[in-house]
Amino acid sequence: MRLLVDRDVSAAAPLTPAGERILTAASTLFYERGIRVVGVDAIAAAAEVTKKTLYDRFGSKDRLIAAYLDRRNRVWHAFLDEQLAERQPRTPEEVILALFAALTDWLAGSRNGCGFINASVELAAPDHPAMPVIVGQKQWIRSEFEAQATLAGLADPGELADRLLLLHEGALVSFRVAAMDRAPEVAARAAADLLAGWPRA
Amino acid sequence: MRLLVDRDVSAAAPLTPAGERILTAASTLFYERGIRVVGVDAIAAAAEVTKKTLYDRFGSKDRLIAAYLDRRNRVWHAFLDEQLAERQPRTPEEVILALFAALTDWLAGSRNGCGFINASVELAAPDHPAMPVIVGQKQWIRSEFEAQATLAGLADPGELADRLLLLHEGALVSFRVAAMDRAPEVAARAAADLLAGWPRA
DNA sequence: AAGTAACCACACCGGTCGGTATACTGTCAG
DNA sequence: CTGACAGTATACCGACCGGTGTGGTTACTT
Repeated sequence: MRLLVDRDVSAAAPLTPAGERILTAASTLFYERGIRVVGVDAIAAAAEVTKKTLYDRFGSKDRLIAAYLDRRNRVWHAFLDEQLAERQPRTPEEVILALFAALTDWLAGSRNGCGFINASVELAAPDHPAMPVIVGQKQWIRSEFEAQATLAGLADPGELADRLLLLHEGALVSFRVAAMDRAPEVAARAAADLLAGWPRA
Repeated sequence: MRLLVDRDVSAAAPLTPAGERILTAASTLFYERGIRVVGVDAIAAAAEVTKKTLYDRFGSKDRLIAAYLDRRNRVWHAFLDEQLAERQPRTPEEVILALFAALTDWLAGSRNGCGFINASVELAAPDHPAMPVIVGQKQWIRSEFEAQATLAGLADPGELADRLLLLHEGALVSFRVAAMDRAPEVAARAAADLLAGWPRA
């Protein structure tokens, strides 16, 4: 069993060595400390690069933010592929549960929750160039839930996908905001019970 | 039936007229546009007040932020009291469902989701003076869920409260980040099914 | 009458923000 | 040989940030 919904497979634009260092430094700083509090000077310094180079490569801070989220999205998808390969789910239901199980590992070692949710709050403006990446990430996992539910022959896959999304996002945000360390595990148990009790079409 | 868990009943410090205007303006601006993007000058201007007066009343922007969240918490509690009085729940289960029903009305007309979650992301620093208010708000509703579940004689009230919290927070964040307009209604349905299927102690 | 709290107007502070300009160096392909 | 490109270093820009200081005006209290 594998994931069903295509994600954007357009290859990430290749980066120059300095560009790579900038994006790596920006990714760490943005996620660890927040997008608005981290200035471009701090990023350039961390990447051992001139501000000029940063602007030559990325054009603006906003576009660097978009690149950060795009990369984070790719890394997350690669992480999911890896997790799926390890857990070898044999039914669509098991795929869904594997996605929840992956949450625990994904959040392990970080206290800052979901970089996309955080970015959505920090950027706020709906027309920000990074916003499509954020909404796209959330809608991808929802539609993956829905596709797996459909394949499994479960009733009302849309409603089920909505509820699974609530558990998924609730775990991410409770982990961070409510200091609920076990949120991913709770979500996994809740998802398992939800699937077990859900009617077939 | 009524709420069980005491919230902080210490009366809000009375404000001078100018202080009142400042806090009102700050509340709107902070929630609508974000905490970090709104400067003290903008708040003073909106309240038709001198920056000097703002600092005489609140001391610093951080303490004004804390006052904003404290007030928002009180307003939310008053809103819940109102909703409970209207819906007249007759069992602990109905109280829980009324809290979810209240979510829909609470979010109606705003696109920015939960002010506490947003603040937690924007402030980030765990030692910020406003952080206790944020975490307190989340833990209050969790313990209210748990208390009602206990009163209802349901098994493992802690686990149930955790799962209800995930749905609650998931609705708040999906409403905002994933542009899921119906998130509160979905959460209410999911909570109803969860309670209906939960074993008794 | 004196004091005090609550305001106003306004000017000012050092620091940081995102972003630009100028000028120079190394490397590599046509 | 000669561009073009990737990079360095440094200086600069206006705008805005949170926060302070000075001085003066009401209005209510003691």
